[in-house]
Amino acid sequence: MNADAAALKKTRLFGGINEREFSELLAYLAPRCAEYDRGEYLPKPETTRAFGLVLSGAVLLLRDDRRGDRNLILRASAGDTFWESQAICQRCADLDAVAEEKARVFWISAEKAAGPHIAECAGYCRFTRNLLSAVAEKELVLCEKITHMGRRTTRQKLMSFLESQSRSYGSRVFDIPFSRQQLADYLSVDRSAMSAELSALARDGMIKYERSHFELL
Amino acid sequence: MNADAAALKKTRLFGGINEREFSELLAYLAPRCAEYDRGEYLPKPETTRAFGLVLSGAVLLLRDDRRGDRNLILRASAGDTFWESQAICQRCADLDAVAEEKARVFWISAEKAAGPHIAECAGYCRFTRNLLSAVAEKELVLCEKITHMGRRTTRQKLMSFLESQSRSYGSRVFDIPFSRQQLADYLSVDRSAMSAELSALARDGMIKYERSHFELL
DNA sequence: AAAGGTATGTTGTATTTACAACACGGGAGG
DNA sequence: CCTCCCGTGTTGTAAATACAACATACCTTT
Repeated sequence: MNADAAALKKTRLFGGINEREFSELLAYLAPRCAEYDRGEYLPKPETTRAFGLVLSGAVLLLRDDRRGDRNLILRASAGDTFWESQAICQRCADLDAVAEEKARVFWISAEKAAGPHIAECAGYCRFTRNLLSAVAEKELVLCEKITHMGRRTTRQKLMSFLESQSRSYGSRVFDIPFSRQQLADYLSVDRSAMSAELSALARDGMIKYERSHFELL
Repeated sequence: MNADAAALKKTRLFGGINEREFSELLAYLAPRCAEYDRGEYLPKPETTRAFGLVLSGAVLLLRDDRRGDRNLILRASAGDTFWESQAICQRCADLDAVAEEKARVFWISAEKAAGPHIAECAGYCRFTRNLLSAVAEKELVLCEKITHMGRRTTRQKLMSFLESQSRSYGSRVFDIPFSRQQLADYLSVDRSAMSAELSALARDGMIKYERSHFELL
């Protein structure tokens, strides 16, 4: 638990909170910890409205449809929360969470974290702001995905994504955090068609790439 | 201002807050009010990080690309907030806001609403939770849009949207809140192609519709 | 009632995509 | 070293879409 607590303290959710407040918050929230193997679907909290906080590893939020097409919504890496909006609104968004690699997850009750009684804890004020900031940040991430998905052609979707990556890295050379299949799922296009379009973009002198390493020309 | 205050009190953001707390909050937040005509683009707050709260009318959040294609993200109706995530994160999502009809908007400083000093107001605790809940709710709305957009064909996108509308109305008969062009922009497809697909759905006995009135068969 | 504007439906064609099947190469493990 | 597996690139074809142009219905205004 000591290693967990240390990891917990470094997350954005618990940022700017001192030792005493941290202990008090932790005692109140009493999160339970669980570990999941690569590829494992995380159990959806039924009765208790809980959200996840990734301590280590990574969790993919996605939605599979009946035909086998997968829509990759976002990746929650160490320090990120997930399922928090469903938990806070008590309304199901029906997103699946899958461990991308071996992942350690803290489950935090939304009733506690976003309920009125949290106010009885020291440091709750900063904690609540952190939570708000995390949810807001996630909304921006979703908006970005929507921007890419909203483009009409695969080429436009790819360029929108690549330019966005380039911007966030502050360089025209960068690595993307997705495999080809993941990127295709993220942009909601066919993988092989996307691969072909990547080739076409390189042939047209728009980009250079090898594996996950890209350069905008 | 009296009418505005009354409208303000009815919004979700100020729900569950009593008269005295309301006055104190309002005095602290000191929102400024503005009115916009149908079709008017709302000015983006540059220096002051502010978000909008719609008092009356409706505001469309969208993104136009160079080619003239419009991506309709969501509609903020009376009582809804918008641009709050950008304001909270102090990071621009570059979404445009357009008055769908004559709209009255309160501009609230995010530094005040989500900053530490809000804690000096009575009722801030409930207010903060309301704000958190509003942002979380919006994330779910975006997830829903992503679900529809993520489907591969126009037919699937339409059915995903219509089934979602049917669920939220609790009936297989319902009205949709979009014009054809708006719906096409929302689903990121071509309007005329979408119209054709609606006809095909009706021909195939999947749906009946007239104007905005739909029935799932 | 007439007229003009807007929203919606229709159709044909060029473009783009999905889909399927396969080729290729690198890495892991025996 | 060999083999298997997985990720990636390629290609051809059928299907779906965007696009443009036009037809029709509806609403508003005069």
